[in-house]
Amino acid sequence: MDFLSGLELMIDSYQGKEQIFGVNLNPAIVRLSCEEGCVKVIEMARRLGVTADTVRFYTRIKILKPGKNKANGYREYSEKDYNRLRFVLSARQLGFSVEDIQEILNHADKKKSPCPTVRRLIDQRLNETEQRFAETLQLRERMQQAVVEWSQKPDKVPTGHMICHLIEEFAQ
Amino acid sequence: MDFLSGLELMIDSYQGKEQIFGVNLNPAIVRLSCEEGCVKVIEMARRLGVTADTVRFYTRIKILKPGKNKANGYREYSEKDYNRLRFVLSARQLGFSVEDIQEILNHADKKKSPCPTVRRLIDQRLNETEQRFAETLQLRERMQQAVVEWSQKPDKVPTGHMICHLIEEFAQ
DNA sequence: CTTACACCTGTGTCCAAGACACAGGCCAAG
DNA sequence: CTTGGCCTGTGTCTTGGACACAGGTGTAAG
Repeated sequence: MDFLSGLELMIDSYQGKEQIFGVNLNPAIVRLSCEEGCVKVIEMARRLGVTADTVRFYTRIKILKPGKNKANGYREYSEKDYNRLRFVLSARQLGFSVEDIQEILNHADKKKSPCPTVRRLIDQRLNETEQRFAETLQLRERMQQAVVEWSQKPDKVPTGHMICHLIEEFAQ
Repeated sequence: MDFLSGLELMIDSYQGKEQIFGVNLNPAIVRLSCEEGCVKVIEMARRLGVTADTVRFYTRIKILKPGKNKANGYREYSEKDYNRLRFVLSARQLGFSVEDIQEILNHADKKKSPCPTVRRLIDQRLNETEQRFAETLQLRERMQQAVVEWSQKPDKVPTGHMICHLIEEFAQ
């Protein structure tokens, strides 16, 4: 399981760290220091290659619901949080908005299939992406053309009715 | 001059309006009601095909500096404001940010050539646009591929370690 | 004259997805 | 004990306007 390999990785990095400082620590003891596979925000972030701020953000908007260490108030992320965050990141890669993801998770949390919602949402988002793509393509072409045209033109000082001739003569 | 043709247009529309209500108003009188070619926000917006909010926005951030009618506090946009706004809209079409445009206008207002700044800025913005273009292209391809793959797959109910198989099995 | 309505003002808030800041608490090493 | 790194919650910033709101103005109709 991915989370466990992440845990191993954490232990490895702890071991590596300890060896640097000349101490050998039993992995079982490391595991005990934070009972039953919990991790803190920075470790959670590292495991999935995002910043701690991203983990905090998803916690703030309640997509992640970590436990709380009564002693120090630190948040404890479980394997369930790990899976949720991994899911969130995959969904973001597919262009779903955070709100979409909340809707999808709401279905899943009620043990209902989120798939119809997912299919409906990706159609919408794909349309929007096609739109943005076309706009970005056009903008890019306009800009490229401007750079080319301007390379032939001199600089000019503004006049009463002309602020920058490059921009204003680039009529389209 | 474009502004004057806009003014004519305004007078025409006033005339049209008056005719609808069965009154004929002398254009000279209309012109006098708002001395020396000034216009109010909604008319300014209409002339350049944007919303009044857009004109108010550029006024708020001091790109436009209309005069003020002492009697009623209404803002009076001059031909200079019209030219500035037209310039701003052209520059926005070329991908310049509002901040870029402020920098460009600052140069022009000091009678210095804004062209070197314009050339420098468009290089930056074009790079960013190429970047965004590539990202949007990739996202679009991912999404299209997902839609195709998912059309062959059934809906499923979430399990303990799977929230939505469509998304989670779409590994990349 | 009043009423209705369209327009105007300045100011504040909202959008997305985090990034960054800040004040204050926790914890381990030297 | 101090230092430094990590943690907490909360607030603010980013873009380019869009929208809201409270209150003032202008004008045609009743």
